[in-house]
Amino acid sequence: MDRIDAMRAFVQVVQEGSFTQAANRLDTSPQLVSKYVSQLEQRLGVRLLNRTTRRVNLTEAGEGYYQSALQVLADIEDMESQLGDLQADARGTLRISAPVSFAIHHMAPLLSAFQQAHPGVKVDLQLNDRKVDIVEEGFDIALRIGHLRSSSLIAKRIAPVRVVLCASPDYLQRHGTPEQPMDLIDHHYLHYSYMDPGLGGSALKCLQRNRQPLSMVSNNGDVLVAAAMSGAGIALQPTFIAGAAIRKAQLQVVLPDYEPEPMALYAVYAHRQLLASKVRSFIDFIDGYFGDPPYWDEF
Amino acid sequence: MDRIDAMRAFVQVVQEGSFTQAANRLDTSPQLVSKYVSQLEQRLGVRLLNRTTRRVNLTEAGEGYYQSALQVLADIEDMESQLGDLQADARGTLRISAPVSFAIHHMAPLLSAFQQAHPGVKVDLQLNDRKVDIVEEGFDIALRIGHLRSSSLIAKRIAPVRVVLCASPDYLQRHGTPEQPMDLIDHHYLHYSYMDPGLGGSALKCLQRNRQPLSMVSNNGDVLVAAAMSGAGIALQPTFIAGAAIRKAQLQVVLPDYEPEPMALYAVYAHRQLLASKVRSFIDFIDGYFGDPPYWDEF
DNA sequence: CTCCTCTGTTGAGTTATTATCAACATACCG
DNA sequence: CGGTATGTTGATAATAACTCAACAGAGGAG
Repeated sequence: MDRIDAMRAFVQVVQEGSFTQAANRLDTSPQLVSKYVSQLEQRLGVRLLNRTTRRVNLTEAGEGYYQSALQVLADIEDMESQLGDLQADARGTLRISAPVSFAIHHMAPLLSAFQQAHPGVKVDLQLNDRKVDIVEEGFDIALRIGHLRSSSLIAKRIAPVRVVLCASPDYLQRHGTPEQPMDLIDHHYLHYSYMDPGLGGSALKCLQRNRQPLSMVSNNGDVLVAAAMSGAGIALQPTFIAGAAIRKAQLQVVLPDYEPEPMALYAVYAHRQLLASKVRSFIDFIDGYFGDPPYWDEF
Repeated sequence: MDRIDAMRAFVQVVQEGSFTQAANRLDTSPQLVSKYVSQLEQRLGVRLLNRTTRRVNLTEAGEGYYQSALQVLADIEDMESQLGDLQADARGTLRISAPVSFAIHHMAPLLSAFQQAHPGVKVDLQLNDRKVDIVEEGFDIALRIGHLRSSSLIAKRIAPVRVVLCASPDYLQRHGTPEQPMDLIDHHYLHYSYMDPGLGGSALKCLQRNRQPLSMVSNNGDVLVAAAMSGAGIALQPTFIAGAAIRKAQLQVVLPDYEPEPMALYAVYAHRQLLASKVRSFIDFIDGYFGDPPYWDEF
């Protein structure tokens, strides 16, 4: 017996003044209503209703219980409908973690459009290049770049992330344009701290054996791309950072034939079922938003 | 699944931060707690908890639900403990219906003693010689005199009610003391309106064939007994009214060998099970209170 | 890094509970 | 004084509950 249903049955009987009518209202049988009330009384150890075959009267205990039960049922109703609304309308705050550079370049228009489509959702965007613990830190979604290792989390592939070697035209003019991976060994390498060491490609291997003492390290791709644009060396960076400069010929792709396997941008979230609709909406929204290939790859 | 138990399980998990500990607290198995929460989520259509094997975190929906659920559970707790107290301490208002004359003569000390024993119980004593509808009019107990016809009500026999013919000594001196029932025909009969016509006894039969035009009728026994004491005639009245006067020799029993079958005083109430303890207490209290034979019969 | 333990979850099988049907008892109504 | 409507009660079939065992992940220790 569900005690809430039993309470509801009792309240309905009081309001209708009859077991049978209460049963009709609740779409069940009078027998059930009778049993529900009986069991409720049994459980509480008090008689709630004095029943004649013709009329139903509240006992003193029943009177008190009725008042409280009304309140409790209304509270439960509120509670559940609140959740329902939250579910239906996509409301609440959506906490997103995203890679710093990617977010800076490409999240603003997306978020703006998303919020226009779902005015009830507030977005809390945290920029972070380390791997956040999505449940521990209370994120609904984390955007991540890389090859995802399996885990209990769900990862939805949002867009490919091409990584290219690039340098400014004047740098290449001064130091020569590499024709073979081996040629990179003597170049200035602008090194990204978090670069996945497992990332394949013979070009990268050569870069890692780089002999130049003047190479630069940063944990921020924008800095490295900016450095490359001002002729500091060759950077291995995703196209979502370097793409614009390449299109404007401020940077030039080096060794395009040796481009590493593309990685991808993933939206990572905790569960596949019973997803809050704010999360579901965002996933649906970002999926395909950047195009395929993404607009930043058009150069 | 009982939704209240499910809510309790969920709340406990939130408070303990662990399914296993919550299960211990609730004296059940972790599997059950897990299922309860799952089914709650299923039912609500929202994920309430993000669970790692090591830690449990509330979702936004879960946060809201937790707050509301706490409130609801507290309300239910209150509600039930209120009933429990009512049950344990015998509190509330006890509505009693009683026969007018009986109550006037014998209820005052009883009620006073009862209230001393159960200070939480207020008594609402309604005097009424008609047969009240106990459930319709909201009485907890009705005291009634007579032979009870069967019904859905419970009737507990409290005391025998002897009915005697009596008259004042001076009346008998003036009109003669009847020796046989037939002698009553020519006497002044003080007639009680509600006297059960089915009441046996040859004496009564003779009274009903009474030929005296001066006989008197009332629906109140006290009036009739008072009339008899002042020599107005012979009254057929219960000993709980006439007993005191008989003991003081202000009245004299007539035809004691033809006394009708004794009736009884019954306490009538609606149910045998799940009786409010104020009712139970009163029944226990009044049972045997008047003695056997009752004190008013000692003359 | 690897093993080990702890935790939450899942699936199968047994046990209890539930819902439904029919029958019954009782109060009101003409 | 039947007839109808109402609440209740038992018996049976269906359903859900609970328990046991096994599994999968996540931390922590060595």
